[in-house]
Amino acid sequence: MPFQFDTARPLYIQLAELLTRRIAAGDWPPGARLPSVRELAADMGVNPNTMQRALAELERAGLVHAERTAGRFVTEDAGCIAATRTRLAAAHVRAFAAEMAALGYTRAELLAALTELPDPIQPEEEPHG
Amino acid sequence: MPFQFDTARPLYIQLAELLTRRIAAGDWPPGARLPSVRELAADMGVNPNTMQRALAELERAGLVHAERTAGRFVTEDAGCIAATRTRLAAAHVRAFAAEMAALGYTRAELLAALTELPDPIQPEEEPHG
Amino acid sequence: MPFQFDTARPLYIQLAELLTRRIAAGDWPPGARLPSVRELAADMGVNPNTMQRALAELERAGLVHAERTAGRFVTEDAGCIAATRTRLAAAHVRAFAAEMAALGYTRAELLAALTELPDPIQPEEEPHG
Amino acid sequence: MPFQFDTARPLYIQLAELLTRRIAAGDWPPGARLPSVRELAADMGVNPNTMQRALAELERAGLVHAERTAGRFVTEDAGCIAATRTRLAAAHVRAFAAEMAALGYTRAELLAALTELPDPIQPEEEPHG
DNA sequence: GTGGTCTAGACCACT
DNA sequence: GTGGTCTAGACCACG
Repeated sequence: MPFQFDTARPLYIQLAELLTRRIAAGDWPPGARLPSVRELAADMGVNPNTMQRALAELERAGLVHAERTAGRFVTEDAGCIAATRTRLAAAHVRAFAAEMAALGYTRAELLAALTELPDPIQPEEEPHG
Repeated sequence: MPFQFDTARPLYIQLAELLTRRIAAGDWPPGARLPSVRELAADMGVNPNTMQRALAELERAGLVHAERTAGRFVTEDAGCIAATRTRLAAAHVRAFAAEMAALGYTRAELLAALTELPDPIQPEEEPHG
Repeated sequence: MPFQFDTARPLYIQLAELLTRRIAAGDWPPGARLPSVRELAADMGVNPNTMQRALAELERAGLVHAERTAGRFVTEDAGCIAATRTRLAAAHVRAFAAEMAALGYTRAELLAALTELPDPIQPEEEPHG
Repeated sequence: MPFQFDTARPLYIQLAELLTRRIAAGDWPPGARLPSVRELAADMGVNPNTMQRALAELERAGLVHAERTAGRFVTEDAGCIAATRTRLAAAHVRAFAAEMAALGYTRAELLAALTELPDPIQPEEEPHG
């Protein structure tokens, strides 16, 4: 197949990714209690079941663990979190480098562009054409 | 809304983006004749109507123009192509910088990671998160 | 119904089974005085009423008898205890044989597996499936 | 805690175990197509979603794989199936040996009891007292 | 209140 | 028709 379509990924996967990113970023430090399933679901405007499924993914990955009645907690294993952060960063780096290379940018230009960047960064929607 | 879901974008938009990227990358140089709609559609495994719509987007953006019977041609305006390339690159740079900043990477670490990267880049499956 | 779910059985039944097993195993020899209902209930972390009901089951089965003020005693009828032990063992044997047969094990393989087993047996978490 | 209650395990786990057992037993040979989710769900009298979840467990274990529109298939990896069968059998053997040891049976008696067993085995409900 | 399970019913993409 | 996802709403055990 010469071209792969962007099919929308499952919502629970996107939620799992978002939560993973936030834990990797330190939004919730190791050992911290996460908001309840219902709370997170309400915050994101999704069904609690969907959020539960997303959190089950994090649990499978060892990033969080559930205490029956007390809630869910970020793992105390800082190494696991650090590894996740590194993994995510590496993926971004590779993807970015690949995209820029496809546009014919050399590594030097790429570094220059990043150096010129203002430090407080706000997102911009991706133009398509 | 505190979180925006990835919704699958229309196919013709995805195709337009792909073609734009290829023109910006120089796959088809300024003034070059593009393959026919049918040919492109067949290559991508897509309905010719969809490909037609994608190409209409490129025309709207001024990147290609149709000559009645001779086919479609990439614009001769190298500045327009260069601007497109710069615009795409800038968007990638900003997005990348924002993602890395969210993970707590400083600009220095970011530059270091890119410097360490091997030059021929091969894709890697996106890890979860 | 082609498949019967494991439904959690009443607690007093589970306790009765446990006590029966212990008497059959000789933990309390024939004629021995059982700990008081309160004591047993405390040991198992169970409401004394529930334990009372469990013991009533043992009385019904003739394995223990209550002496008005002196407490409950294991039956002196060694034959009854032996029969219980035999009955439990037979049930285990049949169930085990059936499970192994369902997995396609011949009696010879089954005997081989048991022969290879180390004699002091420590429990192992039940693997999935 | 000196005594662990039988809490009914989740239905989807029980279903996963049953299906695993059937695959290990060769009811569905390697590469065979499983009945559809809806069919299996109807057969067992459960909700299709519950059955789906059970099958997802088998998928995680590598015992089956889903072909988008064609159905689910047992893995072709006979080694994986054999390993599962061995694992299940070992668990049964250990549990059986432990139960019999608790009743004071020696290995010799245990082997004798199994040797005496009739070959076509039908199950018998476990008596409790 | 917490996490967890189950059901019912809908919708989607793919062939 | 297939697998897969999502929602809505219920129920449970545990404190």
